[in-house]
Amino acid sequence: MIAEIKNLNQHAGQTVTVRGWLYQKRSSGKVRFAVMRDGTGYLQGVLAQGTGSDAAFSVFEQLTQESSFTMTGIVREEKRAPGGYEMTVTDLGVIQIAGEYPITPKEHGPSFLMDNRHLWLRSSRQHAIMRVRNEIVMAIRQFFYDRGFILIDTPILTGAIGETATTLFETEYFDLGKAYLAQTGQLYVEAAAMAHGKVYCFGPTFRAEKSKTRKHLNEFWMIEPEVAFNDSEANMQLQEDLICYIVTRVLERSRAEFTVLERDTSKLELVKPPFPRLSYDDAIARLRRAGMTIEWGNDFGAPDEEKLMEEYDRPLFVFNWPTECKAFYMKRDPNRPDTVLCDDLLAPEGYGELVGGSQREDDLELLRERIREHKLPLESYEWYLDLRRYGSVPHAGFGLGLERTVAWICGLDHVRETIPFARTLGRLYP
RNA sequence: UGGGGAGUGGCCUAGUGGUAAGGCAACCGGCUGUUAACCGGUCGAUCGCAGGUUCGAAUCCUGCCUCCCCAGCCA
Repeated sequence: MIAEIKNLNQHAGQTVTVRGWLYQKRSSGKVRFAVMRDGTGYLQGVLAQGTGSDAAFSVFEQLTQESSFTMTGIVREEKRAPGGYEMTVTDLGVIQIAGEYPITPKEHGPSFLMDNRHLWLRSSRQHAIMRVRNEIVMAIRQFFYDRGFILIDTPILTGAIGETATTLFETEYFDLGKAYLAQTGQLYVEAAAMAHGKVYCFGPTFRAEKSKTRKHLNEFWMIEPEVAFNDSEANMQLQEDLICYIVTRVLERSRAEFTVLERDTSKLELVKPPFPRLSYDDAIARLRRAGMTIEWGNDFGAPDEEKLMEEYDRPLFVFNWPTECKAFYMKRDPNRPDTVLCDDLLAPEGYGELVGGSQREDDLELLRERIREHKLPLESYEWYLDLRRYGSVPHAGFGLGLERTVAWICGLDHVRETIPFARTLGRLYP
């Protein structure tokens, strides 16, 4: 019978076959140990004189690190084994003998590991990160599904649209001139919200910025909900609910991975509602009192962000930012026209901005004015303006960066490990 | 793009003017309970590239390349 390692507790005392890759082998005189990984777990097979066939001994000698093989034997409970079970091996079968494997159990530098990313994914730590990422993605989809949101897939190839024109990847699009890889699905999801009420998109986004920091990728995945009739207040509530749902769910389901990652989960246990909220005005006052030199009207620098978060052990909302440093589609606060109804959600432990959200400008004339102020081509936005011509309603939404969320939850020091194949400045391989 | 740091066998590190050292991996041998096993042995480097200083350069100087960290941009 074929079995997966994670299910071996159901096969104690039985003879089964597992299939996988050689993680490590050792021998002590006549007793041989082969540790297999099959993607679901690790299993040590014990090969001893009298229990294993001669053929099995000969296969054992051939096996190299990461060789693929099958292992047949009796599953045995074993207190000394990390997974609680061990196998008394009767037979081994070669699938392929691996050449000398570049990644050894010792330390390696980041560029070597990224060059070997296709193999690095097999390492226990990377394996754990991808499992947490999967769990986070599933939590997000479940959260929105349960709340009646409709998934809307927005285009990746777009015309001249988005926030600014300088950060887009370009390509030729038949006879229609330039196309750009989407840096957000937001404008499209606004259209869909007028059809379905509550929608979200979840896809890759592309930014051609030459940023080289632990928080930036040139290709990353973003979750962008958009809700008709929501104001900025309801928008923040939705963000808080989503983050709490994700954290609760990974704490329930990713314990084993957090152990591998040595993540201090007590930090995550603190992530409970309500999240603290600070207006931009108050945040500036607080930063200046703390000795920072920031002026009203400026965006926060990384040091400002860190300073501000020193006092918080859970995510912090900073809301209602100056109009001048935010995007054209954000709605102005009627009581404070120099600010817009928006928020940034900052993660604790120095992970920076997880979410950027806002209530959208729903007035046709004001929106048109702002497009002009930002020197954007009006004709490209006609369809977007139509949303304000035909039954415009207040609405709000936000963008959650998946990789930053994974980095924070896993406690990683760089987002490049949160995505299977990171696209960063100077990295297109593998 | 700016500031800082680093390039030494397949990998990780030591060596800062006198002719390259250790660990891991690989290979050979030993051990009937190993688990980053251990013990003995073997293999393997024109020290990022190009020039210069010097009797002599991995080491000092100049230029270039690459990578890492920090900043800006943002999610």
